[in-house]
Amino acid sequence: MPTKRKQDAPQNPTPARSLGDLVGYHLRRASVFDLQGSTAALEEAGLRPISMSVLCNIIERPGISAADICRVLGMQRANIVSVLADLEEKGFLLRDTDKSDQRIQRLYPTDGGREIATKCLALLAEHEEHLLRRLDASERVELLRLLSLVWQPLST
Amino acid sequence: MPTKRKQDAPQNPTPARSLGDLVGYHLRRASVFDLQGSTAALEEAGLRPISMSVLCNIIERPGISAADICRVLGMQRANIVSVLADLEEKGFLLRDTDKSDQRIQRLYPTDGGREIATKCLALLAEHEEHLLRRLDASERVELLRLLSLVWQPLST
DNA sequence: TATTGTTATACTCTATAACTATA
DNA sequence: TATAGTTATAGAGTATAACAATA
Repeated sequence: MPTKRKQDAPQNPTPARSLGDLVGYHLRRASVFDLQGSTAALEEAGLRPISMSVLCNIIERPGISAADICRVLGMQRANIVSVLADLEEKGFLLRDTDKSDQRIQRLYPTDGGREIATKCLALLAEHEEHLLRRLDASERVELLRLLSLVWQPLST
Repeated sequence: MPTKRKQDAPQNPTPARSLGDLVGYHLRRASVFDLQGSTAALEEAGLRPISMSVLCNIIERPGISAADICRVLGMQRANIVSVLADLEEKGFLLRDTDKSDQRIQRLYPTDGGREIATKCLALLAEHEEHLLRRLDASERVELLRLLSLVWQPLST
């Protein structure tokens, strides 16, 4: 017995007739638009979007390892090194080698790190207000829900 | 009299409490997920997502110039050169210098170009079926609508 | 003076391979 | 052997500046 989809999504997907019919096209355009605005918004705080994401992870889960952040954010271990070095140099995080497994550096936010993160979230909220300017409150919630359904590997 | 939004979007945007509250975060994750799948899907046809987008523009508006494609897709004129060279080398497009303005090369699809584009749209439809596997038909339509509202500069 | 197509160049983001130290 | 952090490096994608030809 074949698994049933939520509603009958076409078994044989209907080929799009043009670029604009593809969700992926609009996804990319919207994401680029967002990234430009996010980058500009965070410039005032001296952070890049990726640094901000990494810092948020450290604040939300103090003691998290670099490898775990990479798994959460879907990035390569090699590419987080310079991000962490930058955040450390700016005094936004501390490293503490795990006592029982010396391969692992546990990462903790400093007070300054928490402050800058709060400021960045406010800057990003301002940017998102612009990003979502044509969507009402319920549409914003719905967009977030649909997007998370697209990429999140949760629930099977 | 201040312009009114669709519904009262907060005048003072509420800062998100974490990364996951930001639409931009989910936008980026979903877009990366899509791009990986699109790239893999098009690999079979020997095209990259950007080449496919450019070719679609030529098919949808035969005679379009490179500069116009760049304006439509939001890319730099410098960066379309190698894409067009590749498409031309593969026999998917023809260039014809405009008679009344010799700066402009009008671009036309070949039959082979139209064939490969049709094949690519089918491959992408298959990929999108996976991308949107957790969304029903009406949710897919709604996602596309909301995304286009985010990035499209249309209608003021 | 402005635009088209083009070259050269640099910078960011991402991906892979290999190393070391630990386990 | 497997994992964590790291280095080096290569590949995309994207950005700017400058040029010749044309308008």
